[in-house]
Amino acid sequence: MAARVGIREVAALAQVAQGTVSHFINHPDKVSLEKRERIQRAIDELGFVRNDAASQLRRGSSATIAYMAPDISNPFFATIAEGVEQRAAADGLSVFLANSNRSREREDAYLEMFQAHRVRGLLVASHGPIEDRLAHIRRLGTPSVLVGQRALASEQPSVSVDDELGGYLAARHLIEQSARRIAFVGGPLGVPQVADRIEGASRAVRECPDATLEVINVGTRTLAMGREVAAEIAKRSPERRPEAVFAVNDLLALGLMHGLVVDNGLRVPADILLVGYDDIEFAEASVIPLTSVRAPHEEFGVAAVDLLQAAVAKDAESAKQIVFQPKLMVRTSTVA
Amino acid sequence: MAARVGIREVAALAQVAQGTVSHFINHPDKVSLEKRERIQRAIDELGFVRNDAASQLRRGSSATIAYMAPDISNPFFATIAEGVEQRAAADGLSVFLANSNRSREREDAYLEMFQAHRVRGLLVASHGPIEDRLAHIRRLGTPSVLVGQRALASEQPSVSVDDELGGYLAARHLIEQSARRIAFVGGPLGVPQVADRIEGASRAVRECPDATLEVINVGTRTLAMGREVAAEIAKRSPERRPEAVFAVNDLLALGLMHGLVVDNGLRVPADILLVGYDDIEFAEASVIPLTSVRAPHEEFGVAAVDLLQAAVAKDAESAKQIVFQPKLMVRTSTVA
DNA sequence: TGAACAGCTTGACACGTTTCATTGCGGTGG
DNA sequence: CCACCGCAATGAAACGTGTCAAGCTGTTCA
Repeated sequence: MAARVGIREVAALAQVAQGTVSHFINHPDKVSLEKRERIQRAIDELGFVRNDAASQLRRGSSATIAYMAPDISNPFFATIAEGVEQRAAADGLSVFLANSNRSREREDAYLEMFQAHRVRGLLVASHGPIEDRLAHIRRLGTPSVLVGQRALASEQPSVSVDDELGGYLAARHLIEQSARRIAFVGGPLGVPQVADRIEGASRAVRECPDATLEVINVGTRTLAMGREVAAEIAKRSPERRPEAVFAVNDLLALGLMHGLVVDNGLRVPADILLVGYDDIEFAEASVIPLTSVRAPHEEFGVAAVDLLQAAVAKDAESAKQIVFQPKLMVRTSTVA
Repeated sequence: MAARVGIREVAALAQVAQGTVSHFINHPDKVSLEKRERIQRAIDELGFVRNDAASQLRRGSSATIAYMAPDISNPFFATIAEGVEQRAAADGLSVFLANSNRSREREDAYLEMFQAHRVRGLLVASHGPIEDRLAHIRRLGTPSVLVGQRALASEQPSVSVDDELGGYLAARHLIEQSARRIAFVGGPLGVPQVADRIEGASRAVRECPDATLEVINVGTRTLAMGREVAAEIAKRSPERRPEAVFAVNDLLALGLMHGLVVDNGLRVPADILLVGYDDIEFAEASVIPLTSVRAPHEEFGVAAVDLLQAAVAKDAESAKQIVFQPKLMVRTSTVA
């Protein structure tokens, strides 16, 4: 309401210099008790709230970092966001959360905006290649941590999971459960995470002479898409139908499960084994608990923030790439 | 990297006045083609990114709104966030997403921060009473829209669902399915949304003389809590066990389902009927599809942004309170 | 031919804060 | 009694941009 109230209005009302008010806000211990009280009273009375823009302009940097995810409604990314936020809060940082909605355009817009905001640094989860853009931004002065895929450039910090190993574990497990016709559902193949998981699954399949891996390429990785693919699979004759399905993430896997069991009357795991990836909370909570490759989401966020802090501090010195080891959580969906 | 580059460095390199560069950025049509090219080249060469702080300081307001949710990893809020973001993007606004993690402390910190940022307005989803704080902030010049609960004050815009009706629909449906001992699982009772749903359920129960409503009060509304409550319910002797459970949200409901069916070998709906609330995507996608009270999440975000825009424009004139009508989505979990 | 005019361009100032050199003041030690 | 010191407080400069009144150039109209 009322004409915008700034530090000088407060100073006038409290009968002190504006410099003193600024001190009160930023270094309260440097101000005498008497003036502290006067200033506090003036602030309350005027409803003063410091103008971040001016503050930031003057001091040159902001106590904010950004976390951009491709799809915040995927619990996998939401969980990471929570970890990021908690760690950042502990370090006195605020988090600018952004949802690129898998759109490259939106990604670019947000990246631009974060730079303009002069954030301390960026945490970026993305499908698709983004490293060169991050490199460019880093050269301009904003460090970043790539989340979810391992950086190729050694100067680029990243936090990721060994997706090749994850794919291997999943496929080997299916083979051990005596599945031979295995299908991988996921895509697009250009996404590094997807390619790595297929790579790992292929390795497991190669180890078993009579096992085969069919790749069913899909554009999106959602519940709805899982149902679609399930319908297609269910239509096949039993001998052409895969004995086991490895989905590139849990959303797809849960969609597949629903499609197979509810829409098409097949049984999991009796008719088809099913493995997911990410181990989101809903995987375990499913009525048919879903076997899934677990990445430690919670630690992801923490590690990413720490890495970013290091990058900010050491100024592009030893950029580290943390690679977590995935773990297979075996549950009902693959235990016949 | 390099010394921070501002509008004047660009101007120097392009051999124009800084005012012209500013024009180029904000009103490109006012600048001659020749200089436009020179300036663009200089910007590219220097890697100039405009300083948002300075810009915002000068123009006085920012093209940013904020959306704060209590729990971003609940798909209900994540979906709303997506709607908000898309609508905001269409209006040329950026969204500051924040996750208060159900902590009042964090809520306050974020609200303070948003004010300091001079955001256009706030979209606030919260459990617990927050209206007086919003009123205070509104008086200081930042409008807001309450999301998910209906505002009491007529000056406070809000977007919500008729929770009393939702509760009524859920309970009446259970009664129609010939359940008599009904349990409501949710809490805390101080949360308006929770209280309203109980209120509605009570009304339905009162309409049927031999129906009873037991309230099982829980502090959190998560999958894990649902499993806990399920264990407790399963332990009871069959005649003391509720015939139907109405959970205050889908997370709880899905946790209950898992707990009852997987952990304790009961059957849904054969042994116990189960209704949830919010109709998140996972409700329908469950292997036993969950009956749920549907609130139109997608429209929520859109409506909230529109309302906020109106509040910004008309300056506290006719604040509207939109109340959506809930719809019961009947699925397997209540059809014996 | 001169004046009015339109379209670009210019440079200075203002935005609200932080910072820094400086001043004022009371106390302490020589 | 003087010199010195530390602590508070002060006021002005600076951060990088947007805006605005004024200047400049070339064009149109009377």
